[in-house]
Amino acid sequence: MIEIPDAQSHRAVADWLEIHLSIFAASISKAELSSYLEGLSGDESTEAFLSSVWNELLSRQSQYMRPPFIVSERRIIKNTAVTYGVEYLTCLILSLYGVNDHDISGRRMRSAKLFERLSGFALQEYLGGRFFLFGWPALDGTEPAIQARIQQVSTELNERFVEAPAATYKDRGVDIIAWKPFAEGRSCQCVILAQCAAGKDWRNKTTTLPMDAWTKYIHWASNPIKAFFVPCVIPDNLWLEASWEAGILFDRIRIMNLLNGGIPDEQLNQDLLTWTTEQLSEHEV
DNA sequence: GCCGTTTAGTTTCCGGTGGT
DNA sequence: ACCACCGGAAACTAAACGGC
Repeated sequence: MIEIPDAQSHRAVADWLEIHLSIFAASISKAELSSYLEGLSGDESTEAFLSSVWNELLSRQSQYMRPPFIVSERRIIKNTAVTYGVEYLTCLILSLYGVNDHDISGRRMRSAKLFERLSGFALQEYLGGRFFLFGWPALDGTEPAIQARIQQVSTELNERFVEAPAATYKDRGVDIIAWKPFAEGRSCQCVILAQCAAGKDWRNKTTTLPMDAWTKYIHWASNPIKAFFVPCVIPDNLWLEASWEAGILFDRIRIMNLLNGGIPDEQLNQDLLTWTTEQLSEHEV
């Protein structure tokens, strides 16, 4: 069993059920959920609340290309025909508990950085192109200075570097730069500047990518478009406004639908496995 | 009054900066 | 060359605000 941080929120309970079914149980009934929630809060949960949880999961089931669970009238059942990789659990834990960094065997595991790395592969899958992890702190083996990184990107993309922001800037809101190159390698191509928000405050970050500034650093032959990655499922009532602010949205539904075949990076899979194991033991009750 | 959104304040991390 | 300090970035929290 794993703890529920916010038993009043139907989305949090829906996230919890996704984790519960992917690790701890083959199925759970509405009555079992109800008595478990009652044990936490003392109050009996209303039928209205339980059915809002059910509706949320029904909606998610219809949007996952390969739904990891099946919702019926009184019971939710794990879909044993579907096994997702560790990236699924990573998104769920980030969505439910937020970001929580700590050291694992002497190595700092940054949750936001792990999410950024897995988002890179989802974006690559979407675009059918390549990606560059631009976010701060720079990956090991990457130049930390922002000017060097921007120059590196413009060289790889064959776009024209003009000037860099002041050296105090870290990533100017951009965590991933993805592009779809042409075979002959000239400039003028589809480029996406993406931002990742792994934490619960993602709503505050949809407007923080200064696209105008980015068109001054690099004179793109064709201007880039924006994208935004979150580990949660973005609710319908926020979808359009968030899109208008942040560009193409990638929430857990889309990330999982894109990473159908898993992540083609052994080191990242290993890091995610280490991180999720640690997180689960921390939240187990 | 309740609920969700917005804003400001705080914490932590980690390079760059500039003084010794 | 070293080191204290500065400031961007990510995240969380609490307080303020406004609609139902």
